[in-house]
Amino acid sequence: MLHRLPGLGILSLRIAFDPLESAMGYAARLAAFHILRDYVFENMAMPAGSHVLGEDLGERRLHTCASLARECDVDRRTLRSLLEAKGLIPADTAEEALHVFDAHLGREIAESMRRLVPVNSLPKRLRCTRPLAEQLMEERILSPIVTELTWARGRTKKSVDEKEIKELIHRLFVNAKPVGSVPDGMVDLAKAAMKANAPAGEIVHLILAGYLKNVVRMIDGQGFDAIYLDPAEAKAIVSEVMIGLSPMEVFGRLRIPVASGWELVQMGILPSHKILTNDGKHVIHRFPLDAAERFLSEFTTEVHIGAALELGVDGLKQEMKAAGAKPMLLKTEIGARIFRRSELPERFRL
DNA sequence: GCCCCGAACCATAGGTGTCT
DNA sequence: AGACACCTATGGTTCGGGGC
Repeated sequence: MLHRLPGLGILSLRIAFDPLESAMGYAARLAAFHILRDYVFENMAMPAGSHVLGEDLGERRLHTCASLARECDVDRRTLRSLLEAKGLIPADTAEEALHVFDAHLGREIAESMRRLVPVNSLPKRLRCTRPLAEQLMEERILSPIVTELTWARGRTKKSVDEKEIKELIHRLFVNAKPVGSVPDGMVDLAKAAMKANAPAGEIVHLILAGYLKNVVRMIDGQGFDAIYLDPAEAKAIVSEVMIGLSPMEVFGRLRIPVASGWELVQMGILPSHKILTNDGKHVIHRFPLDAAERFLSEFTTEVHIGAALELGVDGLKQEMKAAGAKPMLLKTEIGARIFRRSELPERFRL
């Protein structure tokens, strides 16, 4: 259990092994050193260039939370909650120094932490309205670096990597013709959304997917502010392409969190109709009008049962536990407890 | 004139920045 | 590493513009 003793220095290793060393033959000693050295390099967070038992460690292989925070100059508490969320260190451990993890993986996370844009500064960064920024997140056109499913502390989990934002603006601009002045009849995103009677996020989906041809961007404009489009075309294409329900509408009817909804979609339990672009780079998820009803005929959630029985979450949990009702999917897995109706006692099939 | 949705505003809990 | 102040995320509410 050497790795559980972070204070154990090379000196104490010498004291421990010198008597052993002199009692062994040369070959045996060499073999023992190799084993021990490998063990140290593999299990202890030694900095690059560490000299252990006659050999230098080239690049650092392992980090602890504290050493990584120091190396990358990021806040150790925030880094720790991110590492927990990403599963590199166990959550809720008092002794973080005892846990080591792959230095390369850790560094990637710490570097992304330096690029984070919190969601409430998204509107400014993207030059768009707050509702649109929210929709971009909900529709997963932009994604939080860690979803709420991991129950990580902190709000960094909801932040977006600057890399993704740059990519989004790039993809947006690729689909818009650069102009010096707004052509007659073209309007900004909010206006177009209003006229099309659709959320602005859906219009953005259509632009990114290349369905809208009459889209321009002001050459001196930035972000979504620069985008103008033909509202008539937008309205026509919305009603043609955006058939069925949006992810948000379905998740809302199922009364589950957004992240849980996407998890169900990815697992194929909540089937979506995928609208793919020619290059396959952009995907729009839509759902049949009866998607929620169909799902609820086979499955149900705690919220639905609780509401029908007029029980609070705590009370319901106790009753269900007593009745031996087991969820098919756990809260820790997808962020909501999902039950299969057929596996529930009759009185809970609500 | 009514209704809907986008946008702005506000309050608050708790995570994060920063200092020592 | 601990403490304090600040700032962010979030949900609710209200207001205004446009479509039906």
